[in-house]
Amino acid sequence: MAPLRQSFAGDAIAAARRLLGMVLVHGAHRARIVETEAYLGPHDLACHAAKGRTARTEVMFGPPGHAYVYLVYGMHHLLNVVTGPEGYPAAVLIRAAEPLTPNLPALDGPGKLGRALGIDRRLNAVDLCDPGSPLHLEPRDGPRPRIAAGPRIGVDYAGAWPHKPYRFMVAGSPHGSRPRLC
DNA sequence: TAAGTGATACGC
DNA sequence: CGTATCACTTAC
Repeated sequence: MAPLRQSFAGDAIAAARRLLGMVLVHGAHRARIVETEAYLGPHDLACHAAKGRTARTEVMFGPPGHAYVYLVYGMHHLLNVVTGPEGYPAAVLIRAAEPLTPNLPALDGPGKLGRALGIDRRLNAVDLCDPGSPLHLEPRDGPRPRIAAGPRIGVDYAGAWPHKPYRFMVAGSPHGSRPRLC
């Protein structure tokens, strides 16, 4: 398996950490990922896959390294990277990124990132490991960033799960999302 | 602190 | 069918 896809073939926590520092490319837009959240699988009550295999969650059951894009609150498109072995539904939410191209506003929240980069559900299921995809990832070029962890955001409905430290950030980055709980 | 927005999942 | 809920953001 190609090295980039291999980064996502393990569990969502490992993938969430490896995604930090990678560059997200959509057309002319480029942004460096600085904050991610892991959604571990069917047993994770905060993970959409806990609801079972549905039309929406179908892509999470597919191969790793593909996009899972969905609409929340009727207006925000959120981008996730499918992780885990094929058939095991898990994903990593991209929460914030550092703008690398001119004319990009702050990408300090998953909804703002989706809107600024022009991401919507038409990109659901695209292969993020294929440089030919309109939306794809580039491997991290620099050194491995120092990583900070904290609780996930916006999933208080999921019992004890929200308190687990499955949210990962590039330590000290000024480009993270607003609820800065660390 | 609350509204906005529409897909989704689930109950009937 | 109806309707409750939502991995968020922005304006009061």
